[in-house]
Amino acid sequence: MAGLHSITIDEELAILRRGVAHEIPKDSLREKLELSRREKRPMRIKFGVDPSAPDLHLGHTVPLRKLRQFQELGHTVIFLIGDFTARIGDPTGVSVTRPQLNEAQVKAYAQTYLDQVWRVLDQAKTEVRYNSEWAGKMTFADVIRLAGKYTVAQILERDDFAKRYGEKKPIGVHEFLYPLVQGYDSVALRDDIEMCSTDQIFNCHVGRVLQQDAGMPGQSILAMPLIEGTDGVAKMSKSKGNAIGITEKPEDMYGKVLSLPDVLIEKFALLLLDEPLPAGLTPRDAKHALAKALVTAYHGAAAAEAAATGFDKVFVKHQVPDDAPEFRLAPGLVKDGRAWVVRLLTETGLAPSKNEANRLVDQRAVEVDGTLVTDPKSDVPVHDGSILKVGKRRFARLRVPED
RNA sequence: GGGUAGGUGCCGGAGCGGCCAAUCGGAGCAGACUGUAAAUCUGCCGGGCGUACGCCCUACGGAGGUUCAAAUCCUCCCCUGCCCA
Repeated sequence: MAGLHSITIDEELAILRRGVAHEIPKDSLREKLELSRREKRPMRIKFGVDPSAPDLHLGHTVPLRKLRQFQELGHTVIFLIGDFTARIGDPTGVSVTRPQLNEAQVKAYAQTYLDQVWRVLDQAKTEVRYNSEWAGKMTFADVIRLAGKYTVAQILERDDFAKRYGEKKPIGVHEFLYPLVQGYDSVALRDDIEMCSTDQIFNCHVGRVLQQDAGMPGQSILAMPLIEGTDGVAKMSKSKGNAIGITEKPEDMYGKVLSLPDVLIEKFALLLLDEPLPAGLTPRDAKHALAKALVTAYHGAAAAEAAATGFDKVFVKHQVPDDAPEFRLAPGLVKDGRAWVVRLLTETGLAPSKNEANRLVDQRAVEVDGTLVTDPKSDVPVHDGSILKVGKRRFARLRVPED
């Protein structure tokens, strides 16, 4: 793509501002770009993460994709891993104090995080830093001095602190320090721009203020919107179970995208795709196009095509997918070509317990080779290659060993 | 240290001697419907027993105790919030 300065500032701005929720201060991005050209150096864009969410999902990719665009325009991304701050515990958006992590855990998380980040970012144009580099060296006197830069009232402006304070929920003093430590990262890194999600703006503000206090220009803040999860309501997060992970299997990713409410199609396309979806598509077609584009981005076009076909087969035509997982049955389970359904279900793992297996059969959810099983007590005919089906989308291809 | 409110199933949260494997909501699973794994409606939702509207085992912070019978009462212990010091 375009190298540094090969396009006009307005063109560059148009690309970089697409999908951005907040640019703080207003129009500061233009100033930064002008500065960059004047000084003939790439901008430094800081992005900090808490290394405690090992499975990246589409929500994480929103700011990452924006960073990628900066890289393609020739700028430098500083990917900051908050290994030090992770051991304090970031209170953002949670109503209870997060557990503090030990060093080994943090390190492992950080590595898992990075392994996935390179699916979006260009590793060659990324500077990976850890804030323990400087935060770990601060003396107690340094910390006190840093704490003196802010007042309790200023800190309490942050919504979640104000809320917890109002509700008389506990707030650790160390948590008050978190925004300051994170803000100090910006001083240490001397970045021009900080990228974040809208829920992190407060921390970025602190960074900007601290930079200015240290005689720097003060970073520009770009906040990306948060996206909703598959329930269409809550923000996407693994713990809410509504996330679409970027390492998920193509067919799962495809199906989950299709389960999104229609109203989110446009937003997802804006924040997760480079190009807008073609105009005039029906919601159904638009969502399929979105699903295909996203699966393509993480698994390639062939996998996306297969996922689309598989989805149609299983959910529209109610057929058996080509890749139904196989299960080798224990010898002796099948007698005279028959086996007890309940046993089959628990053996294959399609039901976690026999009670559950019984319930599934009672609920008319179990089929063997296309025949509904209605009695939990029955022995059903099975042969090598038989298909056991539970519900709409759980299958097992049975392998019956020769006697 | 003192006072006070609590610790219940995946989560939230009822129950406060038998009718409690435990109301209800959420999550999850299943059925119907649908372009969809969405929405909606309905059902299920600790485990085991191969033939059961039946039996058994675990379960309401932990350990004992009272009672024919305890998540529910008593004793001690552990943990948490809030208030006071």
